[in-house]
Amino acid sequence: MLLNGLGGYPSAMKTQYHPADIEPQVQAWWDENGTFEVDEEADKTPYYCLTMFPYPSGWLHMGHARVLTISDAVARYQRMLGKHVLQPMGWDAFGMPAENAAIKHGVPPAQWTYSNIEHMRGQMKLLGLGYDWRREVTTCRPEYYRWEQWFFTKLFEKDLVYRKNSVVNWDPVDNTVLATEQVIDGRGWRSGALVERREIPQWFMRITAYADELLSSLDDMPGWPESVKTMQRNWIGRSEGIEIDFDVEGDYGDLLPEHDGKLRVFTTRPDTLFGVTYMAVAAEHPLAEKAAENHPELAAFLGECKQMASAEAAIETAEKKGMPLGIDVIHPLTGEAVPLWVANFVLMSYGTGAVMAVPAHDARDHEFAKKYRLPIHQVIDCLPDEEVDIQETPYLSKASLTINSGRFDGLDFNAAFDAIADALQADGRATRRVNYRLRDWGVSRQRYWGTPIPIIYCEECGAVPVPESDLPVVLPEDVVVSGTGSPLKDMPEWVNCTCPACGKPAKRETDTFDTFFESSWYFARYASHDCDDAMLDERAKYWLPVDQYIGGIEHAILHLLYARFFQKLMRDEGLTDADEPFTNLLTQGMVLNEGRKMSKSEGNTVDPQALIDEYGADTVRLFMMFTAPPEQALEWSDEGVAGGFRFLRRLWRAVAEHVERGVSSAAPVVATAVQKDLRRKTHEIIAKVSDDIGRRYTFNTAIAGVMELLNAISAFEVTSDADQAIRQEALDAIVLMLQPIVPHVSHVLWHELGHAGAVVDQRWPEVDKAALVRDELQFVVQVNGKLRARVTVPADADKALIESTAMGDANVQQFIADKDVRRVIVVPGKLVNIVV
RNA sequence: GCGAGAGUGGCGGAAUUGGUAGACGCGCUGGAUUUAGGUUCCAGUGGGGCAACCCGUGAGAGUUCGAGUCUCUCCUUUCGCACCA
Repeated sequence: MLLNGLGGYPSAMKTQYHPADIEPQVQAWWDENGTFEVDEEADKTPYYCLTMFPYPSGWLHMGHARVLTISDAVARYQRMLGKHVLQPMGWDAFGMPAENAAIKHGVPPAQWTYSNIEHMRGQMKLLGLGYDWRREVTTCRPEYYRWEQWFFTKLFEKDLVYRKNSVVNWDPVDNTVLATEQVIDGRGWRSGALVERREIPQWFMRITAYADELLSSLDDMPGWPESVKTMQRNWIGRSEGIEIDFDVEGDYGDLLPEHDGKLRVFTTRPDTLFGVTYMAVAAEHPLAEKAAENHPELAAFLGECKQMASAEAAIETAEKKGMPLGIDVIHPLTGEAVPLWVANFVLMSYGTGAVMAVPAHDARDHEFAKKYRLPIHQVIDCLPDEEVDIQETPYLSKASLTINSGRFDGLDFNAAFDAIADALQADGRATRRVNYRLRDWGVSRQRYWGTPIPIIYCEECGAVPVPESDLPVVLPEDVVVSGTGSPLKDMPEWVNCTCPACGKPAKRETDTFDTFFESSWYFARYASHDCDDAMLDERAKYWLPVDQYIGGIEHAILHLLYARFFQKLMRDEGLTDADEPFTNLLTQGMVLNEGRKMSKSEGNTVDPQALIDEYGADTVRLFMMFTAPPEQALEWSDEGVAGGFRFLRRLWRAVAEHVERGVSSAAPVVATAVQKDLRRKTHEIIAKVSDDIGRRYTFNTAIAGVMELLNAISAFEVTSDADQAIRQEALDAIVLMLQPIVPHVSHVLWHELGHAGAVVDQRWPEVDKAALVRDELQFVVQVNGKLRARVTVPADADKALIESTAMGDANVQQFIADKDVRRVIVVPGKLVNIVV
């Protein structure tokens, strides 16, 4: 008789643990039985467990192995709780490495990518990961990207995408646009040529239209780590303030037609308006450029500022610098003239590119004012117990009241904000406004290996979206990539087409999407992976949102924000019901070696494949889950891996020894104290492990608990059938609890322990509360908080008995005999503290 | 600079609600078994002390019967953002 496909294991259990003999057979068994294939079943509770899909770089590295194992353990645990678990896998298959490999090895990006996927899929199977491979999604396949092309045209109709000029890094030798990471010290990574900044038209997604919802939903996402939510909040960067228009003296106002000739600034501190002593604009501001026309020194300074803006690293150390423009503006409430400066710390890209400066109450303005000897006027009072020399230190607190502000004196922050805003608003000089740090998302990439942007340019009709019936716009796969510009531009048969609107000759967009575009909705497509007449279907409503999403912290901002954005876009298109894509988020830590990040460039990588070959997948999985909690960095240790292997071997032997006596199907009945102790331990550990995995996600402590239980089993001597039944229960529990972590060895041991079904289909063990009951309790006895004794009392002892037993202890007596007992504190079930 | 974390044995890490600091594992020491060991088993393993005990969670203060845990000040360190008006 074969044990569920495990041929060769019918009777005598091998006494040695040989993972290489069992792992391929167990994996084959899962495959043959379709163990991890799930369809939508209305009467079951769905649970969607998802790992951030990998880029198919060629080989699985330790970071992959770790995150995949964590997810697999979560999925298998939920399955044992009776959930209907979906765990899919796919490939984030577009991107630059494929183009780089193409240039280097002369192989088309598509071919390189597909063979990498083959290899990595094989490696994942060796790790024993339970995926529904029928749902595999590969983003570089037309069946996938046609739907994001379709979606883009829908967003185009809704004006949620638009085209505008934007700066790129241009390599003048290779005649190509460079990504930020391809610019090294201001030079192209391949040509070494000085990189130029060029403005070209690019496509943008209006993510700012969803800024408020993306921000406010964060308050309703308890399943996300606070740290990630904070990062997203800061990234969105909402600030409330007002825009104020300042009159400009002379005819400079003509340069500012969009604001009726006024200089518009944004401020979050209108309460400090009376403290304005100068104004500042960015180097790119029209007023600065005008002032520089007949002023070579100023023009040179503007040039310097613009250069600084491109060299981002220099910003942090940059000294605050500026020059007066020789222009005055008029304070809207006092009517006084205020000098206008250009300053290198003012950004054209935020607010209006101009600021009002209040040196008394802003650190940056203060530093600048001191340097250029500009006046500093205090308009917010200090609190009574504070003394500040305003000429030396800015006073930043909002806790106090206004002074030196005419009729607005004596108001607190909120009152002053409102009064001044209202006063200006009344005569049309100000508007309340919310500003965001978040910018619209530029999705155009001047690359070949990506999803073609489905737009056709017609001289008559302009940019026209490709009609649904003509989708997908297929990316030609059999191409040679030279590294000098996109090969699509050299393919007239691909570029030339007719305008869908007027039928005249037209040209296709040759830019492709940012690869974040594909990764922003793949989680939904797994549900409707084979749907060929829509982006998503009803099945997406069954599975979404993802119950547990797991991935690297490096995606805390961009990927996770874009995916949230897409979820809302898809919802508003009627494709799904969920407001948010990921209910719970777990961010796993890095894998370190000798305290440094494991990476090819560091030359300190450990190949998971080699470890699987040496120890088996279970040992690799066990080590990664045992050595650190998932959110923390994991320090690699060869000895630690060997230790994991030793534990599995010990477990194997313990089961072999048990089976030799004959498996037991009798109910565990305890008679002696020793029996009671093991049985209690078994159920205490079940309770602990359930909590560790189910609530805390601390697999490391869960495994420690299981090890403790195995230690207890080893110390337990079996001399009767009753003993054997109690040991059977303990071993059964261990094998069940280890199934999510070491599924192969658990599969085999479960059968060896005499059970018919597969362990992967079993229910998580339940705690028998009766087994937890103790007849006696041990109390720690402290005198003045110091440990002096341990005493044992009957479990039903009352407070008086506990106290008297504690006081009666000989060692305790030594410390209290000649002293007054002032107080006795009894913590039920735990300790007694005697205060003398 | 701002924001969020983290500092515990030789090492990775436990201590979940303020209640026995160091679970579990690695390493190390001694012993047993073995022709041999990347084997297995037993005992030990924070520091000091023969011992009773004393000291110990980055530093210093505080709250408390009791602090790794809470509060304040400081130091170190990791990550994110970076002149955001």
